[in-house]
Amino acid sequence: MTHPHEHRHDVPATAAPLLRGRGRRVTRQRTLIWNALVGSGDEHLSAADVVARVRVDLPSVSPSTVYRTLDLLVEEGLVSRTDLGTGSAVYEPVRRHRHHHLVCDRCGRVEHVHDDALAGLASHLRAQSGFELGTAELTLHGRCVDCA
Amino acid sequence: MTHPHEHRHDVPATAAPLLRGRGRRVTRQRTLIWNALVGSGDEHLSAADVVARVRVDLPSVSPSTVYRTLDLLVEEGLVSRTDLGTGSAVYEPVRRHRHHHLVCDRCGRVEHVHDDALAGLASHLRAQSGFELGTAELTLHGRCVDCA
DNA sequence: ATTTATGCAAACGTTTTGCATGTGT
DNA sequence: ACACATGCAAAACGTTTGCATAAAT
Repeated sequence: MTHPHEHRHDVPATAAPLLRGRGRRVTRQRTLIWNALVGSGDEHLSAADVVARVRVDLPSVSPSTVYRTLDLLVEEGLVSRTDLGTGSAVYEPVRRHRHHHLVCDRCGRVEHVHDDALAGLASHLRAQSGFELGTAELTLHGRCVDCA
Repeated sequence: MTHPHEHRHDVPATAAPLLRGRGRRVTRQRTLIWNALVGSGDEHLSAADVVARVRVDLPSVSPSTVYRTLDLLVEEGLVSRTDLGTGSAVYEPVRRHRHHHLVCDRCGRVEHVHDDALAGLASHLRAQSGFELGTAELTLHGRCVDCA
């Protein structure tokens, strides 16, 4: 599923324009945190991962800054926070194409699946109980091809 | 969805026979913890909730005992642990009919949906990427009828 | 008698917070 | 200059663990 050569045209190039002009300030920390997320390819970074990556360029960065910035980016809709059941939340830049996560409970591999896969389920729920499935990313557990 | 008068025939009456005979011991604590879960109707109890309920009868019970017992019951397949995104895991006795959770992000209401609702999704995933959807309970976020 | 379970207290990992200082605008 | 962001340290949170004691088999 992961294809390192593909263009990341799916992701905003920079968060600056989106942060600026809402009373938000563009700091070195925030830029580095955003870059860490965007530069992660398809990996899912925990807050600790982000701290580690940012510290390469800015060793003094504090975890609380990272947590606060991640919260901020999530609130602004630029980043998604997902609980993959690993004990710590993981973050990734929001993509144009909404997707969900398939976690292999045996090897830990995480695949993406397009949101369209849920269309049937969503209408089933709507029809059955009136429940309107939200936009939050889903985590589905099971076995990947290799482990099944 | 919740119907207080319905028989809870869906749930094992007692855990004792299932625990005994595996080197497991039936203690007052374990019985009370099991009763708390079964007596909760359709509510989802956190570990702290269970502690509170057990303490009515046995004030000296310790959280670690509750955590250990819940782990045990989960391992034995008698109880399910679910992360509803509330910060703490919730537990409920395993029912004959597997189900999943619909969490309303506005009012917090939790509905159940039968596992059959996922059949379509499961085969879609199997066909598309070979991913075999597991048996773990799912948590779907969205809006309930009243809040949609 | 033996082995497992309990309670307590302390430790854990992740995340949040208060507050004085620093920095973008 | 001002408001907002940062770093630090401490605390909060749910959960787990070590160990001596207690209880079930």
